[in-house]
Amino acid sequence: MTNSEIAEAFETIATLLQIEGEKSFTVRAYQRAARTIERLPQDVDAMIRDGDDLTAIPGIGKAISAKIAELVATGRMAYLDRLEAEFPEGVLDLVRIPGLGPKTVVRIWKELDVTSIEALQAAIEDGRVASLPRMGKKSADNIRRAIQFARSKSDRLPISRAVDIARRVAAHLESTCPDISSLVVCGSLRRFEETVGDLDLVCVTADPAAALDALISMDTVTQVIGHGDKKASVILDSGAQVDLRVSQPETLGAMLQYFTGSLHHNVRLREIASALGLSLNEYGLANSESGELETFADERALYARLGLQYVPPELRQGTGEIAAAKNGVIPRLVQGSDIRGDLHAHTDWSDGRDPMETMIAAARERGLEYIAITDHSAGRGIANGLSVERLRSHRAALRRAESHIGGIRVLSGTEMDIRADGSLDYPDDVLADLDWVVASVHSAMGQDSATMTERIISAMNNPYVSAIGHLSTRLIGERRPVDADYETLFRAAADTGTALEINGSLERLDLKDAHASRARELGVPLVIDSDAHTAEALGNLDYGARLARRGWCEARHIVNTMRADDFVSWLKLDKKSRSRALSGYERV
DNA sequence: GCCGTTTTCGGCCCGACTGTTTTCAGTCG
Repeated sequence: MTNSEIAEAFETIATLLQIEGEKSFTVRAYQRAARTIERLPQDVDAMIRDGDDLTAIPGIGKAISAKIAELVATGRMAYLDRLEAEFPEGVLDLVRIPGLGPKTVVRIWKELDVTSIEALQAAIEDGRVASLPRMGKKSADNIRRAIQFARSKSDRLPISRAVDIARRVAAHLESTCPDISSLVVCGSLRRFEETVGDLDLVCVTADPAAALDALISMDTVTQVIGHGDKKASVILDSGAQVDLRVSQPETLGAMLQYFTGSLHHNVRLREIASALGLSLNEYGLANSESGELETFADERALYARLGLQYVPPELRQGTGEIAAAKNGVIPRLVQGSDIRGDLHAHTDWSDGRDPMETMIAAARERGLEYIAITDHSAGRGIANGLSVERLRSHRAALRRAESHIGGIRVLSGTEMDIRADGSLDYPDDVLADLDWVVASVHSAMGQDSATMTERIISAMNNPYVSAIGHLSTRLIGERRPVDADYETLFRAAADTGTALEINGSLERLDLKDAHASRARELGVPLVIDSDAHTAEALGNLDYGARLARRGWCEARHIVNTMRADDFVSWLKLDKKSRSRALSGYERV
């Protein structure tokens, strides 16, 4: 049983308890547990088999731990079965309609006998919904629209699309409203979540009405959900919801904190505030007795006032970062500017757009000290992969380009297929001549877990394979990760000294955050790569760094924060000793 | 249901906006 399936069971419990009118704290406890399990790097299933104590996980106590054990052992959970039996099938669908909460669902169920979306639509059309007390025509219309929207809308936005949309909206607001002095994208995008529910923007402006008007009058707006003095919410033709909140300069710090979240992070923070006799809201800290407000123009000052170390947005996941901040043990996380070399980039020799000279020059312009050009191997026929002969010419061309361009070290590399049977696309004697070998899975992604795990480990066992590229091969929102025993893969990577890539392409972000974190714990050498197919995409290194930050990675965990000389000398080590040698180099 | 450098019991975050109301309940984030 997967973590997602277990998480879904608890999410369902939380929803049903909400409809039942259970205390909000109980509901939240189940929601929190669901979220925690969903994001756990290890399989709960396996942890139980290993006899691990699940109550050691924050947010999981005796009751929920026992329910997980029952679910994993029997495939069922008596509590959930009993709960589901109390409600007609279909109410779960109703409560998922935005704007329709548990209270309203219970009313339309009990008073109108509506227990499905179809019945709800009928009740809206014949006016029964509008005739309920405290409901009216507008409420009914809103529900009708929400149903239509829920049908047309795919789930959350993949981060690649969210980044693009946020950039457009920000550009529109800033060009339309000269009074905007600062505009920050907050919410899950600022935390760098891999998918984004909606876009939360905060701006400082002398003319709030103009900023909010600018948002709702964008030509891509299809619906205005809300429009007040302080905030506005719209839905764009892309299906994305955008919320804009205006702030005064002196409250910006509290606003940014508030709208960056996550929910659980903010709840924990307010608890800490309340223990200090303070009440935290988006304007600042209010004295609980006098009501006097203390404002913060700067986020860091707010955390400091609460006795906490600053928590970088990427860590605000409600998974232990507050305890770390309290103890002052949040490390200096890696950042994009720490990366001194890119170890995965393509040129027009295979499926890249730009010539190698362009890529190398662009890397130098970005301040990189070294770059490995890793065009595809022959197995990627579709990507114009290099035969052994072309690879030889490729190497020679790289040498020429390196000396011609100057100021940057160029490593001759490859991104080589790991074939379905675990064999590699180039023979060892060819690989031995290369500086850097990335091995990746590009085919037969549907293999079962045992086959895939063995396949990747056999690549790691090759002494010339420097790194595994985009380990899971997922494409966010498009392609599922391959089935594999990731824990075993991480241990094998550490044992063999094979680096694992954090691929910074927004479509991939692979390793994902929890995997980066676990690999780091196990001492796996990690590299952050752009996987650039164009010169601009070298900027993916910054995205890779932000993903690594979500996994609590510091510069010392990332191989390509080494200086060029150090990196080359590390590469000369016997592969098996590379993991241990990681800490012996200066960084940053 | 979870949790404890205030607690093993008694807490557990707070405000904007909407719609239907003349003072507020429901939903959302």
